[in-house]
Amino acid sequence: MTGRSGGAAREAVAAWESLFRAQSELFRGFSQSPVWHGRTMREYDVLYQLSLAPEAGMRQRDLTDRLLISQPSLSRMIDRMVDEGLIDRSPDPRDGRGAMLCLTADGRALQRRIGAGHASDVAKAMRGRLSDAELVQLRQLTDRLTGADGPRDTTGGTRS
Amino acid sequence: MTGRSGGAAREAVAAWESLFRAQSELFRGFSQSPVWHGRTMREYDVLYQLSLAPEAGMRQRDLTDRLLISQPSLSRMIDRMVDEGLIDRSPDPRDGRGAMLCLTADGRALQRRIGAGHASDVAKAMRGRLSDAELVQLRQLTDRLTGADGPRDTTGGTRS
DNA sequence: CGTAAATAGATTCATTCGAATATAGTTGAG
DNA sequence: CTCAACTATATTCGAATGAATCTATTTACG
Repeated sequence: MTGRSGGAAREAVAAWESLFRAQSELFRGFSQSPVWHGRTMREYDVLYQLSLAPEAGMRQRDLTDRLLISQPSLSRMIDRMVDEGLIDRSPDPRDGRGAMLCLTADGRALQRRIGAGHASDVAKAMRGRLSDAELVQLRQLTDRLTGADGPRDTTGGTRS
Repeated sequence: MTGRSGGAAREAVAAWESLFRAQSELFRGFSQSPVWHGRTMREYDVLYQLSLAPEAGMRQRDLTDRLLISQPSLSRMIDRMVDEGLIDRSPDPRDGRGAMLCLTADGRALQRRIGAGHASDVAKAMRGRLSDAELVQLRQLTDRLTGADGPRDTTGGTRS
């Protein structure tokens, strides 16, 4: 039934399925790499996003928006990472409900170490299968799928 | 040696991040559609793969290979779907350990209904952002990333 | 035949997840 | 100032997850 309405719609579904599969399989491969030092990719995402935050840190709410995981899930994940000494959580002086998060020295070091290893894995996997020109092409296409290339907001200030 | 050394490696990482984000955001959007009738996308994947199986059905082992979820997880998911009357599980006459799976009439009807709605969502999202030619281009690129067109494995860490 | 290795699937277990809800702090109307 | 609506985070709770293991069966080989 997926293709009944027209060839063009079928091509759209085929593209989605291929994209889905590619992401899933690469993700699985990367996850099995030894670079993670016992952390999950989701935890690394937290470290990575915090590494991009300004000096003062980032509010948990903003982090949730960037992260694709649920708010309760992030809350508990932060708990664990604070216990492990990777993240520093302090009350937001401007809003008594809020929490400001920033990386500890350990957290920052871990992010850098994982980031370097992961980047190496990614480069090996992607460049083994696509040329540099094709990588650019791919990025342009997938950027358009998320509106990441829209007229505004190309600088990485992804508010989403 | 990673991340900073060359622009080409950075482009590979940028492409991966863009791909990751595109898949995640589209996935989240599709998940919130009303088309799922209370089922998860993972369950739909099971229905979909079984809809492609030959008349006699499919072995659970083969399904696991196609599905990107763990074997125990699939085993339990099948349990639930058998209880719900969507899947028929019978012993494999050729292998006493094995189970043959096939859709019930209800399961097949559900797959068709969900598939049609989902395809419509996918087509709307994808075709709203990329032209038909670009969709073909995207599919070709992502197919290559999974080796869907030719085996190649330079990563050393990824089996299968 | 008979036993060891391999394989398909089920089960155990600790962990994590998201939805719903609770708690605490803020904001705005009067 | 007070109350109601709103917001940021935490907690509760039931369900689903993967790694490791177990059971049953098949296969390989003497």
